[in-house]
Amino acid sequence: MDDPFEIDEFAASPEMRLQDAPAPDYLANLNAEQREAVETLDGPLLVLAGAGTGKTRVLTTRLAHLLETKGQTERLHPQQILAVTFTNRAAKEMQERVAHALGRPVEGWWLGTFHSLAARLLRRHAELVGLQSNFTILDSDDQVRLLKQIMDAEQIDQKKWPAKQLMGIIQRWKDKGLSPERVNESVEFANGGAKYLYKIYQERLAVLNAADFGDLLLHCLTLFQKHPEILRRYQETFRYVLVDEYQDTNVAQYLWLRALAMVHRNICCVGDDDQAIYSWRGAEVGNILRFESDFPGAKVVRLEQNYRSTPHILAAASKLITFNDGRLGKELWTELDTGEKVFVKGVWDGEAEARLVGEDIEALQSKGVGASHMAILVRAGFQTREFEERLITLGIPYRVVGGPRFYERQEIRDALAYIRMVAQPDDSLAFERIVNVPKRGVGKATLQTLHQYSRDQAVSLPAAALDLIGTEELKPKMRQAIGGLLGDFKRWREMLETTSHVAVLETVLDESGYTDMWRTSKEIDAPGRLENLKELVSAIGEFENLTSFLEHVSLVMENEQNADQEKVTIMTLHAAKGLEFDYVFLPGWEEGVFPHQRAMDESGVKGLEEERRLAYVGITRARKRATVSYAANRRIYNQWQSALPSRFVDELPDEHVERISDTGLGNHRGNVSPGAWGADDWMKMPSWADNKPAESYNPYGGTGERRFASAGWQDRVRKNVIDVKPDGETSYTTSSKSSKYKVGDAVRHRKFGPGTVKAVDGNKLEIHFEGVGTKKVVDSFILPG
DNA sequence: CGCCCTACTGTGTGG
DNA sequence: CAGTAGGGCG
Repeated sequence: MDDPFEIDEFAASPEMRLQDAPAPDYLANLNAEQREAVETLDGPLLVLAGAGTGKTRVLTTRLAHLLETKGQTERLHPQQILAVTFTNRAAKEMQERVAHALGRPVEGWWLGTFHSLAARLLRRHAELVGLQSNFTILDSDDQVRLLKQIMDAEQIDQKKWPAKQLMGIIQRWKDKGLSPERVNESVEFANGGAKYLYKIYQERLAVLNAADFGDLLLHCLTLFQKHPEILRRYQETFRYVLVDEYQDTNVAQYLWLRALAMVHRNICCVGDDDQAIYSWRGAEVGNILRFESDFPGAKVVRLEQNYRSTPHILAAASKLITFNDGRLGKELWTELDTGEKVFVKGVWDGEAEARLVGEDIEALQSKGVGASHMAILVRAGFQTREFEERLITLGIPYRVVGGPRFYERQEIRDALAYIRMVAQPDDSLAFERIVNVPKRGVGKATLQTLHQYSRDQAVSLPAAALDLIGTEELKPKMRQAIGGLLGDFKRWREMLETTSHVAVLETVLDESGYTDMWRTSKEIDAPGRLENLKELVSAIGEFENLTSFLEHVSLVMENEQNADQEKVTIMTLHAAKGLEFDYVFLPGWEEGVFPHQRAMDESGVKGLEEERRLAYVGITRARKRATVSYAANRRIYNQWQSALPSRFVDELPDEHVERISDTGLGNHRGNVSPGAWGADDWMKMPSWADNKPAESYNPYGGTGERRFASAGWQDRVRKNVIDVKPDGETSYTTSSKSSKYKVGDAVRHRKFGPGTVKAVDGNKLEIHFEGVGTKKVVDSFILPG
């Protein structure tokens, strides 16, 4: 493999110029020193900014200036920059803006989300943490399915302890940078069950050559810890580190960043403590508060001039957020004209609310406002439905961000499972998904036998299948069906060596009978599914290899609808972070919904304050008008429930708000359902207060020399994911245990009864059973006589 | 083994 | 009201 640290001789084009520096007025209220710091400072820099003050523009400005100034004077190469954003969309936007500012495209730098950057890094060194470079990245569905299988085997009652919820606990441990061993050391409370499952789960992932989202960072941390020389080289490589939305980094991300930034210490973080809305997935506002002690001598720049919202909107949001304690505190100001007050509207029920929003949108459209300038921001995903229905009725085009995705459709997931099996032979979850699709007569009983063997031998499901088809544990029909399928996969893998992956995918879908399955299907949407499959085939062509395509799907892929069309955006408040719209609708401001009951049940005042920050984020998305609304009645599970207006409604200052109520109702206390989770001790989340993995983990070393070899990096940066090595012979991770039985031993089999061992071949035995005859069976299904 | 019918449960935010 | 897990039957 090529040396990942190699960087080509840098050839800067002398005519490179900042064409149109991104919005310089975003830095206008800084003094010359601060401004210079933002643009070119060497050394730690923290930009504290409020909502709508142009945080991200600042990062973009800095990037553009670094590339131009340092690029020429100090031969700073794009590949020596690590820039972390919160979403892939933000990364894309930054890429485009910098390209625009410099008047040329910039490529090769490490720009993306934590997950995508960590995955890129990890692929290069996967062997060192017990994975192969073509490891699968599991989505949350697969994570839960895997845990369910483990719990089935361990005979844990999943009614009492749902796998989904346990998965949440494990993920939060990962967010805190805690591997199974570290959980054992540092989590003191009685949660032995979850700890035990975490350990088994992690062992199983290694067998399957798979990583979940949390692993991408966690394995990096392990790598840095065990291989300081590798960490050192990355520390030397990354001369500048830039981080957006720093208030929402979790412990694992913090450790990752700190480790990488520690040599050059040119780390620039941008954040706003009032917009910390991800503590539920392990984010620590403490990271931003600790910045100055982590990086002594750090320069701090404050941005307080708001360039986005009208004074009324800004004042309403600012007042609301003052109800939180323990803020860093800031005074936002604006030079914009007064504008409209924030509207607060009370309505009778959810339907009336949707109607109201629909009418407002129509009124705006008739005044010539484009639909793309309007957004409906909801607290929870399911709330989008009533608005979608209303907008469909009115014929208003809309798009739901984070809604059902192309890659979540059944036919696409099936096809992806086939690709996964080709790319990574040990992918048990993919194997399980497609082993009987189209129907091959493989049912529960067969699958159970495979599962048992794969657990006992600690091999993947397909490897187990490969072993068992050589024995008589399975019925002849099954042996043929599964054997045929495994043979097909072997052939398809070999085909990759000589054929393009696009052609291979087409072959796979054809020869497996998958396309035929839909072609002959009588379902109404079968033709549409075939269309989708065609789309998938064309999408894969844009990627270097199967692994990079699969990584793109699991980490980057967004629903790319024709963005050029004018559409109203519907999305959750969380997804709206960092965005802005002229007109923003904020429905569902009712106690129990927003603030959400469970946030308060689980985290008390802290939970409430996070909900309030979410409300703050919501209001400050608006440039020209924010419309808050609440309904007095709502139908939940076909049951009518009445609700009180959110306390946040009361906390908005009268002088900046125009209150309109349809009904004057909504003041009788409703029985807002609390949603009873986790009363059981076993399930309780640990208290993290005393748990400080950050302090005890010290992954960074000293400084070192810089050394850069020269080679064609341009070719390499695009394919940062390693090619799949099609290798039918050695591709399965198999266990080569030998049997504890020897010829002549008296043994017993579940199905065949008592018998005598006649021959031994590894863990495969030939046994003569009385009245049954001689059978080939596997060691692990045999009991001593 | 696979299909169909019934009973139950769910919906908090994301990569 | 959905969607699905699990049981029973062909």
